Amino acid sequence: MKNEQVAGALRDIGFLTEVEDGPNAQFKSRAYYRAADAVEGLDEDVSAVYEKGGIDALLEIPGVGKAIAAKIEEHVKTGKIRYHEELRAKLPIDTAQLRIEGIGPKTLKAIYAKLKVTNLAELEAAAREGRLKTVPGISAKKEQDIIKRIEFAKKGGGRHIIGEVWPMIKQIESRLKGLPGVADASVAGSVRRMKETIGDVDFLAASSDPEKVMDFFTSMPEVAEVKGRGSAKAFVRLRGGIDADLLVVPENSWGSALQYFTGSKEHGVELRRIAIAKGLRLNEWGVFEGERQVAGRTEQDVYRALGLAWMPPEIRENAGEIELAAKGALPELIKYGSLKGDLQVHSNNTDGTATIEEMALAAKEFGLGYIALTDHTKSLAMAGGLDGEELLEQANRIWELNDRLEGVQVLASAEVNIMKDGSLDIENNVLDRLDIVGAAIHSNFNLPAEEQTARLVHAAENPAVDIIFHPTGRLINRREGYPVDIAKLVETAKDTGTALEIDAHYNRLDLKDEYAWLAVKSGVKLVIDSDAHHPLHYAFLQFGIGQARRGWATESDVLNTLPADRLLKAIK
DNA sequence: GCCGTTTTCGGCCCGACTGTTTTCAGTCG
Repeated sequence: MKNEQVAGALRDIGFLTEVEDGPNAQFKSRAYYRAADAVEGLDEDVSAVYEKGGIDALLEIPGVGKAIAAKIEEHVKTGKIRYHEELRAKLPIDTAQLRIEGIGPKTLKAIYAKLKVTNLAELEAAAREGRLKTVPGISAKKEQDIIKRIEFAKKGGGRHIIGEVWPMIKQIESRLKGLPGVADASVAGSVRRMKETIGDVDFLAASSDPEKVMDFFTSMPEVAEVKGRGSAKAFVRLRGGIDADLLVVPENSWGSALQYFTGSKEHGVELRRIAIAKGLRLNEWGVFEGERQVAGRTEQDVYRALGLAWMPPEIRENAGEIELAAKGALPELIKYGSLKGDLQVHSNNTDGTATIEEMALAAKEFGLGYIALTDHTKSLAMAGGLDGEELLEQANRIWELNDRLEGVQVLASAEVNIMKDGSLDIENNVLDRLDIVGAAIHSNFNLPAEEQTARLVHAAENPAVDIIFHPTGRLINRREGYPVDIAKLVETAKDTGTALEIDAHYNRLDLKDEYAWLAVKSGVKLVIDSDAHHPLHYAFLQFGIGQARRGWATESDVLNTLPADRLLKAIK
């Protein structure tokens, strides 16, 4: 897809025009940012859009007018935009690298004008040598602050994986809820939207005594540093290096504040536009007609005042949800807790930590009616993978176990290895005797996309394979995942009736949200599995459901919302 | 630079917090 490159160039232009003089510079800049977002969010490749419909088709993209359409055309044809090059000649800074918190375009321009700083290394050197404070508007204190921020950014101050910070966040949330004088409290932001990674954590509380709540918040044991505090907001850095904000509002602003603090930014911007069109004003304190608050107590009230149905946080990305909410045509997303079984579970026969029976009983305890026992197969020697004979022996033991188990059933299954050529490391005559079969790639990650895709397609075409597990192989923040033409895989899954997995382990979340969306849109069935290697791992399922919701999946899109008997009929 | 339930011109999301050039610009979410 060329979309990311085009969007990147447009966003860079947005950044570089933000510092231009003239009364309209900021609006021009904003127009480029908007167009960049729109191009990035396209379902289709922007170059394909152009090839098919020319400039007119580009003009159909919201936020793209004549001038930007011409620049997109230029990028599609030549790979660059002259206007972009001109701006870069004037201010040749590495904008991607110099996105340091607290330093915006204006400051960067001033720094460049005085010190000719163009990248992060030069910025750090200038700060450490004390030259930065010679730039107008930068004090010695700010210079020290910038050094700290660069250090933070360098030691992976990036985004945190949701599952890793979840327990601490939920604990803080629950403490805030229980605080005397607090009517309600909630985590908001990207955590509430169930994004796979979290930049910072936003907490919200409703109270008539904000000072007391902020005192509590800033003195929690998890707080490493208090970064700021006003009359309604406090900013802290938690131990482990994650930033957290707290906003305290009165009860009659709870809904509007929750909406505002949940985001996404783009969703909020669109809502405020709608408010203006209706002669209203929307902010964190409520919906206002003149000075009069007309909504704000609940999120439902806020959306209703704008003529919209309430939207689940997971889909608040301004990606079409607002238009559907205006028509009352939102899909009913799959609910948390609606899974009846888990189709990827490991035992200590390979790399799990508990017996099959222990995993089954833990599943029952968790509220599941069945699990598929999917131990690894022989070519994954590292995990002590099973061969065909061992798999069948295990299957027999599972079926015997089922006679003793009450209220939970174990399906004999396997996580079969997909070999380099797309074949499997277990014969079909063995796999055909199992209840259900998942297949996955665990080797040869660096094949070219075409070969990798062909490999997955071949596996999906195998009649014995019911599910492709963790289809892209990524590990969030650690490994990209192998290159795969996901559209092609989705198409094959559709044609062959193969299900695609959302592996709910928070390190994987694979399929990720946008790929899940593509699968749902194409009518491909999903399954959501914990990939449990321990009885406590069933708790991961909520993160998988979160991704599925972000992909607009309904209950009928996800096979393991069915009871076992119906599931086994529904697979291929 | 974009765009139209007020509009083809004149608007463009909104408020909190920080630091400081002490009245507001810059930045953030």
